[in-house]
Amino acid sequence: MTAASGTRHERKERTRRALLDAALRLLADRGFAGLSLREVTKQAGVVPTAFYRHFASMDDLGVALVEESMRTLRTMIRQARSAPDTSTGMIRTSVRTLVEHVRAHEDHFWFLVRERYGGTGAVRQTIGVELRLLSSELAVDLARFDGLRTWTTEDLHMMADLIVSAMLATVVDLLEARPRDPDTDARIVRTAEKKLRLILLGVPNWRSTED
Amino acid sequence: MTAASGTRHERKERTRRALLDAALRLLADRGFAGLSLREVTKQAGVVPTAFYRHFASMDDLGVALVEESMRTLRTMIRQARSAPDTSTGMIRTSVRTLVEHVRAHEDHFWFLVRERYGGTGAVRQTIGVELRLLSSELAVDLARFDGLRTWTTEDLHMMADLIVSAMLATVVDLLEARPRDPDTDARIVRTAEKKLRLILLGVPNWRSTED
DNA sequence: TGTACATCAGTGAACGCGCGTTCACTGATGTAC
DNA sequence: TGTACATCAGTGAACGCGCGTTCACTGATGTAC
Repeated sequence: MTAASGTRHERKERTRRALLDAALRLLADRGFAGLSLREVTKQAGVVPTAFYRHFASMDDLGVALVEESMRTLRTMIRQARSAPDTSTGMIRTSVRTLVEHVRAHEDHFWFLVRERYGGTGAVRQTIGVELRLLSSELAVDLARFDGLRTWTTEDLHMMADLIVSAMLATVVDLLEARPRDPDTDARIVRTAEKKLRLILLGVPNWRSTED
Repeated sequence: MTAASGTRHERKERTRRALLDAALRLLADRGFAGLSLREVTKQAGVVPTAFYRHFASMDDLGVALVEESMRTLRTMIRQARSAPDTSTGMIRTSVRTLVEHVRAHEDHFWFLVRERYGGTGAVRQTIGVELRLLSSELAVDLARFDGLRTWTTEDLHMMADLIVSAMLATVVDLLEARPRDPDTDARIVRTAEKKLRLILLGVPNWRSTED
């Protein structure tokens, strides 16, 4: 180890961070399953065996990445929830918040999108649970809106799921956007807003069990 | 090779099939990236080197699986397109067709869902292109409906995307359904129908550029 | 403040293992006469 | 129909490689006195 500043504890933390960042960098073109411990340590600039000072296994590192990415996601949600109460205002600021956060943490969102279905074991399961939680919270939020106060919880959950699906598709659009320029982003934003608007426009005409 | 019936050509075809089926079986609990050539041949009951008589590489087998799964998907779409013209009738038969096909080919749908984002290279790209094509076809279909005849192509594409997202979420619900019983399926069907209904209910209130 | 000892993050050699791929082969099936 | 030769799907040994994990180690940092 060459000269480096800080206490032993601080240095250890910095290596841990380097391992997580190395993994995220490598995850840009691979799924988590395609990552090897040796590759991650090489990218982080430490010897393979040093890995075990920080994580018990690659799965353990995977869980740490899920938690970190989820923190990013939750920060975004919290900010989006403090949006204005009018439906157009809510749509605008929510979508804007989404784009902002995705662009600021593309690595985290790539990881979540990839491992939501592609992953195996603890990683995939944790993401699934967290997304369902997110959808439930959204359902509670929706219940406060005019025209939705009388809806059944089942219907509110259905609508929340639909919104989450649409926003997830928007996240993917943002991550896959080519070319990377403001025009492309603007087009994606406009489409995302339209999707939300179309969903909300259905609300006044809704009857729970017409068949 | 033990005794087996058929011409040399037929036997070769049967081994090829065995390799594809072996891969699909193994893909039930792993992503395609987690599959090894040796595992697939072992599962198929042939020696590793025999693989090369059928595929140039694992990627080549992956492309074959995409094509096969896409054939299943397209068969489903074609059947769903021949649905009645009333919106409730269309919703009912489309969702029913979806459930039927997903249940009949869970392996194909798992593969598509997993590799859509989780995959790398040719496999992921092919699926992306095909899904975009599917969405475009749906947009053309939508243009024939009352109340959508006057919509811009951009808006029709937006709506088609929204519907595809919602149906993809339904596919995932079906694949992850626990417990596996008719009640669970019925609940998923009901939710899927409601999502489509909510989207369609927004149509009469739609204005392309209100802001 | 100075010294003696404990801690522990990171090192480097070594291991056994499953991997993809090569190669020369075998023997049943197909084809030409 | 019978024979002689060609084809080729599947075999089995062998290779070099990157993998995860073990172990004894080093030497800077931390702690007790």
